[in-house]
Amino acid sequence: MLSLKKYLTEGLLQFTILLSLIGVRVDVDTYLTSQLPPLREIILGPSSAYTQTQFHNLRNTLDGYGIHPKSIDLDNYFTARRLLSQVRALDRFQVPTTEVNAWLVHRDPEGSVSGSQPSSGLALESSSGLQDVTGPDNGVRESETEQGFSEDLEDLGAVAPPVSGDLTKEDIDLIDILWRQDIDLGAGREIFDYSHRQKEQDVDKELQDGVEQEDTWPGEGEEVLARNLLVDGETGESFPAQVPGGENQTALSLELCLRLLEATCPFGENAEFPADISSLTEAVPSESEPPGLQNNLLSPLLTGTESPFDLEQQWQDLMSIMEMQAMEVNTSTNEILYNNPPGDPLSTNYSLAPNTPINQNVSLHQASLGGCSQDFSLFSPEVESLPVASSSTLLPLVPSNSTSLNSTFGSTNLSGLFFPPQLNGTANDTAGPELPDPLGGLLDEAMLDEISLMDLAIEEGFNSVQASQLKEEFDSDSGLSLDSSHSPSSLSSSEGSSSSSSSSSSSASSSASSSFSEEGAVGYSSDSETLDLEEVEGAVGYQPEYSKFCRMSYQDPSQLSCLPYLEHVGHNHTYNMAPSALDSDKQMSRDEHRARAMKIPFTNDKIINLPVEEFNELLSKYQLSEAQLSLIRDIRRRGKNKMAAQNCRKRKLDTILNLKRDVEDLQRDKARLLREKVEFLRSLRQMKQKVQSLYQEVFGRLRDENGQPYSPSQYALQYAGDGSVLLIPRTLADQQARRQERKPKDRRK
DNA sequence: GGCTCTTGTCATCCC
DNA sequence: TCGGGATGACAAGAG
Repeated sequence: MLSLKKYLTEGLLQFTILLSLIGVRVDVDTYLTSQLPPLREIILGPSSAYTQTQFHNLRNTLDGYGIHPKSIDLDNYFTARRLLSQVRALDRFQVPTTEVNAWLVHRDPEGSVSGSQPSSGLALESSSGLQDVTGPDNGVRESETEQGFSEDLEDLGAVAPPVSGDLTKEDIDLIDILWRQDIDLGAGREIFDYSHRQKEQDVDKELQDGVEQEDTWPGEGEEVLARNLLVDGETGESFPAQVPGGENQTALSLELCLRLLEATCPFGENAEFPADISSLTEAVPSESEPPGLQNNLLSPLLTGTESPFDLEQQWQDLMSIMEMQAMEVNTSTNEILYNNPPGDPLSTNYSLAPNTPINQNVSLHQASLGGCSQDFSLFSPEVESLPVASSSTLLPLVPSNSTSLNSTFGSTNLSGLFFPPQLNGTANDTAGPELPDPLGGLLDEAMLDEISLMDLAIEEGFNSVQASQLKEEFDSDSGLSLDSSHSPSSLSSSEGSSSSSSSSSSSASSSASSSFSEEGAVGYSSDSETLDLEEVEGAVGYQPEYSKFCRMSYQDPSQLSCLPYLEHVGHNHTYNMAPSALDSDKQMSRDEHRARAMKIPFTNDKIINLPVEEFNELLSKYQLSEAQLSLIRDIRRRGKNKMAAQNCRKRKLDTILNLKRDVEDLQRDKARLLREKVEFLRSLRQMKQKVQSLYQEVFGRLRDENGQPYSPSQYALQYAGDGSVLLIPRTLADQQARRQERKPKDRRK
């Protein structure tokens, strides 16, 4: 098996060399996506997949690559790596991951470079590793034994568990081959050799030792090796660049290709070598180049393949959300106002280049350039969990209504991040000086007007919340300052009676009141059952307890006679007397006492409520003295005046409530009109912007007979009534403009 | 005892 | 002119 693979490897190696020489790209990683882990992972060997995932350190472990090919948790690892790549995409521009890559794999043939730790799990101390790579004098220390190395691993918690016994023989063979190849490149077997390696690999190890003596670079000092670490941009593997002579460089490239082909058995027809790999030979720096430069050269190979796309994808998601919400006008105005060529949407909208329109906003500039670790991280969680979280988070940025614009945009810089200055209402009004306005003072009036409206709205306390509260209060009829529930009449009844009270009460001799007067009550209104009850109460002066009972049981004045005590009251015509206290003179009114004292032969109820004709007829039936007649007339007058006073008070109460309701209605109308005005002003401003941009575009395209553009100071475009546009001298345009201004003034006069 | 609210009453106006 | 409704003002009672 080993010999077969070796044979295939050599053949494939030669074939790969030929392909690379003729410039054919061989993207070996594409063949590994479905079944095998990425090539880098295969080559890099064991990783933190065996260990507890430490995402804060995965950043330093070759983009998270480095999982052992025999990891039984590859799915989890890939998931974690995908999420990690999304997170890392947020600050991709600041993290030179290739430095870490160079530090992880390479190892001195004698294993003397302690920093060159074999697994990605060793990158847990990557912070120092980063410095070691860039610093030529660092990272080299006394060699350690494997035992000590393993102890370090254990201390770091990054030691992979013993290789489980469920590994197949093919897996082991593959790993051994890879080990050998790493040894060929200068990475000793001890890089991957955990003390728990299976015993059955001892033979292979001996073989490998033999190869190691032949193929490893001669030890020329750890320092030199450290200076010449070269990172494979595709695999992330590092290997010494210090190869004497160009032949060694070629050999180095061949070794790399060998490892690539080892993992790339299926060779496609359209296979092509990645440019970064094929150019590795050229990318091998000379000894005079500092290591940092190497990293700079190679880092784009790693960062440019995946993470920028991810970041662009994040921006696409963000912008798509914004477009769905409110950005229809945004795109047009962006292109017009900033003369942005309609090109690649990525470069137009999502790029972080400072010249793009979105970066003309100060907030975005700060977020994208000045503070990847600060401002940008503010919404990184949203980006990570797109699109749901981002949409929910960004929703407040959308002006749901005009009143919320001010607070929303004024409180966060994110508004400036996603809204162009033209639409970013108040926030950009205050941030004007930093951004030159291409339209000049075109919108000053509208903007000032809007600001004044906003201030007015704030001063008068109109906002959506208050309006809704007012609406709730009004709709529920519970927002009355007066406790109508304790009033003898409910609000509804009082409202309903407000219009009819005058007619009913004014026509005291009407049929309604007269018919009911027989029962001893004259109503404030006869068309409401509650008021009917009220009439009874008012007429007979019931006590509150009695009124409550009547309110529950009594619904029709005609039923009053059905109640024995009410019947008694009706016939008794007592005034302000409760049925339960009929025996007591304490509950009788003064007029009742007077009537009794004067021996009036009929009840006060009849005295009060009988129509004047019947009342006169009644009086004529009895021979009454002048004192009695005077008392009867006073009782009738006071009784009627009493009910009139009650009606009057009810009407007064109704009037107050109606006025209160009217005020609320007017306040709502005013708030609504205010919002509409703000909307109209915003629409007008956008229209002006469009017109202005079109004007400039048309004017800028005009050329005179000499092909020269017209001077804006000398010429102007005039819109004719028929829709045509004329080029006229500026002086003439100014004159016409003045005439237009005079016309409204004359009309006002 | 003072305050508030309710209710009754008076005076007045008006229809 | 009278009856009666409307209403402001006042007073008494209750809480």
